[in-house]
Amino acid sequence: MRNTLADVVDAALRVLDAHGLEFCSMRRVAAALEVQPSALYHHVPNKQTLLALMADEIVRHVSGGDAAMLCRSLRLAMLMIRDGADVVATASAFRLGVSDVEARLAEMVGADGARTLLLYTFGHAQATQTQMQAHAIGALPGSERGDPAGELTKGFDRGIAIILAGVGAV
Amino acid sequence: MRNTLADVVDAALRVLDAHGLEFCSMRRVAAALEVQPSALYHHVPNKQTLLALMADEIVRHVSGGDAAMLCRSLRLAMLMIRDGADVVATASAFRLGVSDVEARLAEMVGADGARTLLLYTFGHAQATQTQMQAHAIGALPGSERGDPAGELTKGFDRGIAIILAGVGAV
DNA sequence: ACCTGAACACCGTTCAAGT
DNA sequence: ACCTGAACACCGTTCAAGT
Repeated sequence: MRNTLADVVDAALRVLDAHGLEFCSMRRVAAALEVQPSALYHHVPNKQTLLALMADEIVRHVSGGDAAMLCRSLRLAMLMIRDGADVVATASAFRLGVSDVEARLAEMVGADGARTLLLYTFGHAQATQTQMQAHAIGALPGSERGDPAGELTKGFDRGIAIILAGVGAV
Repeated sequence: MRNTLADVVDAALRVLDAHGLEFCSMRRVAAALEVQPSALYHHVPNKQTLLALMADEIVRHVSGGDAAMLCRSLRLAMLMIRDGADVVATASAFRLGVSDVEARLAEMVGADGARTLLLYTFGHAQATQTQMQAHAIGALPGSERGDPAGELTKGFDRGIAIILAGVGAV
C-alpha cells in the first residue's frame, strides 16, 4: 500500500494552499504525491468528489459554545487555507460536514436563523478571501492602508450581531 | 467591424446559460461567434475580465424601492442565468455594479446592514443554484417532492426579514 | 490494491500575419 | 480594427497493463 485516500486529500489541500483553486489540478496533486495523474482515480472517482472531501476536511474541527462563536470558528476554518471559502461553499450542497454546523446552529437560533447565519458566513468569507487576494496583488483603488484582515473580522462580527438581534426580535 | 465587445459579452452569457460555468470556455464563446479563439483577445485581455463584464451585465437592471425589494431583485437577476450567482460573487470584489447596489442599500439600512444583506443574498443565491442543479440531476436524499424553488424563495425572504429586524434593533 | 504509460478530447493565451 | 492559423504549455479522464 503506497498511498491512501487521506494522503490524496492532504496533498490536495497542500496544493490548494500553495497555488490556489485555479491551479489545484489533478495533475499537480499527483505530482505532489510523486505519482501519475491516473493513479488518483484509484482513490477518487473524479475531481468534484476530491473537492468535496477537501471541504469536509477544512470544516472538520469547527466548534463553538454559542452561535456567534460557531460562525466565527467556521469563518476562520475557511480563511485558514487559500480559497477555502470557495471550496466549502461550492461543495456544501452535498457534503454535510457543513449541515452538521447548521444543525447545531438550528438548536440555538431556529432553522431560519441558522440558515441566515450560515449563508452570511459563506458570503462574507468568500468576499474576505477575494479582497485579501486583491490586496496582495495591490489592486485596490484608494485603500492602500495596511492589512485589512482586522477590519474585515470586525465587520463580520457586526453582521453576526445584527442577525442575532433579528432572531431575538423575531 | 465584425464583432463588438458587447457581442462577445452577450455570446458568453448565452454559452454560460446553455452549458454552465464549467463549460463556458473562451473556445466555446469563440465558436458561438463563429470566430477563432484568438479573436476574443482583441476585445478582452483575458477570461477573468470577460467574467467580470458578464457579472456587470447580470446585475445591470437590479432595482427596488426598499431594501428587501432590492435584495430580491438582485437574487432574481443572479438566478435568471445558470451559475449567475457564482459569476457575480466571484467578480464582485473588483467590478462595482454590485457596489452600486450596496451603496443604495447603505442609504436605507447603514453600511453594516447593507453588507450583511448583500453577503447573505450572495450566499443564499449560490446555495439555491447548487441545490437546484442537484435537484435537476436527481441527487437529493429524501427530498423528491416537487420543485423546491418556491420554498427556497420563502426561506430567503425570512432571512431578509431577520436581518432587517436586527438592523432595527441595532 | 495501487500504480504506470499512453492516449483522447479538451483548455487559456501568444504571436505573427492577413484584410 | 478585427480576424486567422499555428503553436505552447497545460487540463480531466479512461483504459489496458503491470506488481
